[in-house]
Amino acid sequence: MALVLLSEPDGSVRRFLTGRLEREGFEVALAADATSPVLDVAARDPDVLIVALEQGSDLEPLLRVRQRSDVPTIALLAADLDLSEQVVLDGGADDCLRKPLSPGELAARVRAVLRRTGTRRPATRLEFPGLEIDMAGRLATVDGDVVDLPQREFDLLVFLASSPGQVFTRQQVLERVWKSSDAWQGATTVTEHVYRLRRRLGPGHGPWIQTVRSIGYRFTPS
Amino acid sequence: MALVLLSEPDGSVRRFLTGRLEREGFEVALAADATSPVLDVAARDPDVLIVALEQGSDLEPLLRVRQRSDVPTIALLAADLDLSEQVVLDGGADDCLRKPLSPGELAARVRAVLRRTGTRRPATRLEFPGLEIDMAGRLATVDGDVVDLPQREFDLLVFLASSPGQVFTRQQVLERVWKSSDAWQGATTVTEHVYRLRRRLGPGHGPWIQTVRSIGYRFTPS
DNA sequence: TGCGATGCTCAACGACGCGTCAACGGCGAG
DNA sequence: CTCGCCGTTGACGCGTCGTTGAGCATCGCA
Repeated sequence: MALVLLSEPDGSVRRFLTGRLEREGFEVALAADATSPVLDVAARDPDVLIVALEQGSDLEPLLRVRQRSDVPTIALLAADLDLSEQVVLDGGADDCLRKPLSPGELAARVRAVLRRTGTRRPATRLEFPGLEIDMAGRLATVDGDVVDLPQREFDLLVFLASSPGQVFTRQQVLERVWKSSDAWQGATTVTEHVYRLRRRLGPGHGPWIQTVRSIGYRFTPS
Repeated sequence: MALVLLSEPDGSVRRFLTGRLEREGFEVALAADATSPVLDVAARDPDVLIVALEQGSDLEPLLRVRQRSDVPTIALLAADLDLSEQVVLDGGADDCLRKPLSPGELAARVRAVLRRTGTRRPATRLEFPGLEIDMAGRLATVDGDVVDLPQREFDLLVFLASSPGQVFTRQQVLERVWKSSDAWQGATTVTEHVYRLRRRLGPGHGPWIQTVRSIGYRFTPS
């Protein structure tokens, strides 16, 4: 179940929201320091952060969290807070509610945020005309035929196919697929793997992986 | 530039929102049938859908959209709509606002949703009537036909198209595209590349690159 | 109208990058 | 223990791109 980190200084509101969220099936953790939840985010790694913005506070806690992680964040705006919803949202919040709160709506907004970020994280399947990639099963199917790829080639395909149309240099590929920050690996390694990957995918309906000369490679759906 | 599909039956509200959203930098498309935007979603493939729920309507349009695509959706709730925010959100909406609307907040919520879902459309994109330049994909499309350009020609095009109407001398082009501080390169090299670039772009709707005699070159949108 | 300068077009050459093949080492399976 | 697959690297050939120079067309000016 999803973990919600709640940063709310007012004790009664905190208990009120905690009870409701737990009854809706969330696991709730409380931020130790309500004014600066950034440390708690790092420590507990929640799925969503709810942070209350009090009268007089600024966007600083929000910005701090945004800088150091990309935990989806819902802001609770005090009734007399002089920041507008627009400002808070543009400050990095994924959603915000003005107090007084409807706890049911808050829970629904948590679910809505989780639906987006949660279904994105296990982007477990990529589909293109003539090519499907099952990241959970680590296998690809070309025109219905299953081809199982070695790890490196599969990772390479997933990386390229995750951003269709994007051109990546060999260095970028090395950093993100090989995870070798300093290119101890030769860049020609990438060339070779692309070669093998292309051969294994076969000359099916399109050279999905195109080379951009003196730059790198690009995946295109068709 | 993100594409927003707006489904709002009331004409005045529609104009009001369209104007504001366009002023905020969004491209706005209007749903042909305000009660059932599902067909428009399939046809136009927007980055975000804004759908108005009127008094008496149910969640049906929302559910239909959710079933057939995963376009992020923001619902606008009529003031007298008897559905709660909670119900609408749990019905699949990513966000919702109760009328009367704050157009600035709506725009901010669109940005917030796009921030989460829309890493797919790179901002590195130049668009002109009949000519689009995808800097991330390193390819240009002329009247819908993709032309992939060699390294130098693409860089040259991007450089010129980044400052439409500006005239650049060949020296300036050499310094900024070729990165050769002291022009070891001959200036005629630029001439040649402009020639090839023009030829590759074809005689499409306009000589985008014009020569300014005894000065240099200039890019104009049309 | 003629002359000079500037830019366009074409051809050719050199260099670089990529595809391809081959070989080697490591690791796990049989 | 041995065999085979996978990951990695080096070498080589070919295609493409970048660059330059020369000839021709065009423009501006007298």
